[in-house]
Amino acid sequence: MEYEQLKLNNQLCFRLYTAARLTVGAYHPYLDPLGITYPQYLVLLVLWEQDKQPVCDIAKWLMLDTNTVTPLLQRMEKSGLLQRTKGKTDTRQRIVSLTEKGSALREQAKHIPECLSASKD
Amino acid sequence: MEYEQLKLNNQLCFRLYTAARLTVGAYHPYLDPLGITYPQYLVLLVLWEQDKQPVCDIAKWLMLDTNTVTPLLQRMEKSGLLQRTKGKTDTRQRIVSLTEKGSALREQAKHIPECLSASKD
DNA sequence: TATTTTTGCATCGTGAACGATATAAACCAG
DNA sequence: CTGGTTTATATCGTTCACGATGCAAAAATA
Repeated sequence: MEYEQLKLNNQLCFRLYTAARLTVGAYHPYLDPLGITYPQYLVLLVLWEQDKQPVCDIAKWLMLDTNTVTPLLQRMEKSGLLQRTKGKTDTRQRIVSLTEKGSALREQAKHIPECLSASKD
Repeated sequence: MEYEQLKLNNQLCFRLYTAARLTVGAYHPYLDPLGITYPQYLVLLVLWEQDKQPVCDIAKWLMLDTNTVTPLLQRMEKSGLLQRTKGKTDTRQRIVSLTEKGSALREQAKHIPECLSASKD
């Protein structure tokens, strides 16, 4: 009884942590064919809504730090989804813009949300 | 309107993913002094409830696979929190048991849940 | 203008997650 | 008992998440 609050399933955080992992996992069947990971999908969501943003803005949307986002963008650049160009007004910034390939994925991704909300079990 | 469902904040999964990250992050001030990470804390929760379990049982509790749990346990063994001994009835199994150090942490961790539920902002 | 501070991005190291694969022990069907 | 299958664990490679640190450009302040 003294340690009741230390039981695993009494912990909201564990449930949250597990739910998030499993939910992200549920995207796999839809993201694998597109050749992207879930965090990469999130970056695309941001850029599809508004293209040509500096790294810090993308990080703000995703609530991540640049030390997570920078390597993520580098991998996406390597796989041809986006480009990172030096900012003109502020040369410290790197402006991230979608390539043709990155833009085109939007059409294929369009139905993913409803697929997931429809998936039972 | 056509792509409304692709907006970041319309996506439950993103909110879940972010909430989980931030919530895990909220444990840092309490786990850092104990020298453990959040997943390691989860392993301890399991072992504090029931000591001496095979790897697969711990994995089941945490809803993780052994390829995640094994390295986690190896790191915890290296830092002296637990031991992994060969199973006697089934020699494939590795029975995980707490060390003195691992058991002792329970007392220090006892107040973490209420600390977190009390933390504002 | 010169100096300090802040900001934007990058790099490094560590610890997770997880798919794929490997290996040995246990189990099971013939 | 034998051969095929399942089970328990481990290893490897890749991608994240994130603390710490570095650096150069911009902004603020003296």
